[in-house]
Amino acid sequence: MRIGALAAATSTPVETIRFYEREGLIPAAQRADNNYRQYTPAHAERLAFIRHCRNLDMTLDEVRSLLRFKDAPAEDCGEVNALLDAHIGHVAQRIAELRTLEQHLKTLRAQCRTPQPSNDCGILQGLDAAAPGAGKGSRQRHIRGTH
Amino acid sequence: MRIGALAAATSTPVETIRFYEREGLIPAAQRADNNYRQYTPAHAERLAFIRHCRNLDMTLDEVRSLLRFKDAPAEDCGEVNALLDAHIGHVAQRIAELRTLEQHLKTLRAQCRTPQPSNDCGILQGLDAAAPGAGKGSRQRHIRGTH
DNA sequence: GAAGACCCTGAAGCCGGTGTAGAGTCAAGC
DNA sequence: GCTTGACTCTACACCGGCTTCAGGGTCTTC
Repeated sequence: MRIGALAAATSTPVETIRFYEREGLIPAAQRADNNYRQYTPAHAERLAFIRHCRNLDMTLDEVRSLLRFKDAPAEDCGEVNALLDAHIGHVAQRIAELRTLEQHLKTLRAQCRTPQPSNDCGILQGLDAAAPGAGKGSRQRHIRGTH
Repeated sequence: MRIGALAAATSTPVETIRFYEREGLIPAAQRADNNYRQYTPAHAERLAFIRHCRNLDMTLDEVRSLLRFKDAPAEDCGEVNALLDAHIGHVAQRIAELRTLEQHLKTLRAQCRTPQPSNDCGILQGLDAAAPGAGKGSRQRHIRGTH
């Protein structure tokens, strides 16, 4: 199976497949005489696994860890459980942060009911003053994804 | 006031201030004889405004829009209200996505109660199969921040 | 044999910064 | 006057996780 077929089978852009190969997440495919990559069902399975992990918002490093356990079927999976617990924790924390953020935004929004000259806009004035309680959490970088 | 003092006054890394200047978010500072940037309280105010926006997880493009209204005090602020409403919508949507994600992760986590050989681990098996209902939403890119 | 779909490599671009290298400048202590 | 250390300058590479682009080669179909 060629790269386009694998892409269609796993709903993954072709470029992303090549990217995963470069990153070592999937083994380099064998090449046909014309230098086209040739994939097996094993590749499709592995790629599907990776995509499922990504759908669950895991980082590629987390995926790499899980793949190591898939590749060592005899090893104890305690670390897998721990990784998932940690990931669930990240997601929960991010939800909490976003809820706080939502509250701040709604408070700010209430400062301006109807359109008026910008100079008098309560929202712009509110942004001049410090946001109430914002930055309380010990985050160093700005909130982004779950990581 | 020099860049270090401005950085301390606004809890902003020095490199970030220079980055904002390159990006046109703050006007280029005047230079002293030694080529050091010289800032005024007006700069500090503007930078504080930007930082408050970033604390509320706005993109730099959103901040740029808001700054345009600050710079045109006579203009009607209706767009400011709309921008904030849209942003609140993004945040709410992201929260909803993350809650769904959290449920999927917890379901997956329940597949493996106690450590065992990886081969039998219900989590790794669950990741082989399609995640239940994941990818339902019409997101093209992977979930990241609120944008 | 020509058109269009597919494949290849390598490099740059996206966001919002962060970090580094290598150099200049300044204030304080000896 | 000289050294030390803190501060500043520019220009550039790097982060994740792709995405896009340029400039080709190959395959299938008419």
